[in-house]
Amino acid sequence: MHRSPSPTPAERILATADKLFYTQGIRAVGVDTIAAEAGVSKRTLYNHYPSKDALIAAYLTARFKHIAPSDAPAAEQILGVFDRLERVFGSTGFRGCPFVNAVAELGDAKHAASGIAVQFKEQRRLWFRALLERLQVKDADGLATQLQILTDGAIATALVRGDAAIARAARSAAETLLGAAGVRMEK
Amino acid sequence: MHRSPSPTPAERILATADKLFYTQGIRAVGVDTIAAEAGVSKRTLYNHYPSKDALIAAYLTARFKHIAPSDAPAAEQILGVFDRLERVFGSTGFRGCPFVNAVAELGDAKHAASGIAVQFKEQRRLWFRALLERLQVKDADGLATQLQILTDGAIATALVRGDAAIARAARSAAETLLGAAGVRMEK
DNA sequence: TGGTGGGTACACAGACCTGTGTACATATGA
DNA sequence: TCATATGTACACAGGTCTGTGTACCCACCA
Repeated sequence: MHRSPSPTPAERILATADKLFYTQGIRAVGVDTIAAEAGVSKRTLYNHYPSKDALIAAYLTARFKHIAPSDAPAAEQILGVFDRLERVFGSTGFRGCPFVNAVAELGDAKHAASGIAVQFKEQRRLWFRALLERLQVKDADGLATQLQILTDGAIATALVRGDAAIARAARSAAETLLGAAGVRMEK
Repeated sequence: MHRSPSPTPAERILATADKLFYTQGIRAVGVDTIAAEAGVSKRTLYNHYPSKDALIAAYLTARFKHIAPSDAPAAEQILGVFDRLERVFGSTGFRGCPFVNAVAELGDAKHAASGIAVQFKEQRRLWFRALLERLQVKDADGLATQLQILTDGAIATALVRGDAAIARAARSAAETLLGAAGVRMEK
């Protein structure tokens, strides 16, 4: 079973890295800070993660959550993304998309972070596409890309403006795109 | 008159900071590097910009270009944004939106960069809105926000995927939104 | 001729960075 | 009982960071 009461050192390190990397930026946080905050010696940190880059990669990989399949109506699932986004935007500590931020901050295209970010975005796009195919829209692939653009745009805009209502505007745009593609929404 | 052949030290510093901050990230570039690359002593840099934060603010302010008004048809101007984006995405050295990147990287909401970024995004949104009002769409304000979301989403997605064609998908989504708002595009 | 403003060169303080080396403690299992 | 694994504590190397202090240089102008 999972032992939630006493996380292992590796788990505490990763959880702390996640919190600090995400809220303060990857370059802004040193490994000393992570080790101290995780209640772990720096030596232990380096025993689990051989370099800061490896820890960064682990941080992004751990954020790479797989999406639980659902039996809810496809259109509802798609629009539900934006409702969830609105809650995330309103929560304290929202700092944009960790993958986009990592790519922007690290710059280097051959850093492992870039590959992980691409995979993550593609996974979301394919999730959209599968639902759209179930709805039998004509250009499921293209529309999936457009929905993906809407979500990333909402995230970036909400980050800069600090306004959770952006998610509703994005949701409304998604409804328009779905409607134009022939999807009928049950009210 | 403008003297383009011999830029002043302040201009060279700003141009170098722009290049390095944008392509490598703000935190990734030190003032020593900027001074050296600009062919200027560090003392001179600090005489013109009292701190790195001031130089960051100047960098973003200089990126804050005002949009030249145009007499072209409004719908054409709006969609033209995405055509220009496609060229930008394809150009070497494209690294996303400098304002979004700065906010993501700096984290601190009370940094001057945050305010500048908000102003910039709002300026673009108002530019969209003015054109939409000229087209007499019903909810110009809401649609302007949606177009803004589309552009930022295209930028973020193009950054991660490195694919300039994203701009076409965003343009197509913009066309759908405009069409649904009653705007007729001349073909 | 002499002063002044703007530039250079260069050392330096003090902090922080990643990553390693070393010695010691503790628990677990053979 | 003893070996091994895993952790801690702590110093340290070597580099980079922002920002300052100091001395000099030189063009321009009164």
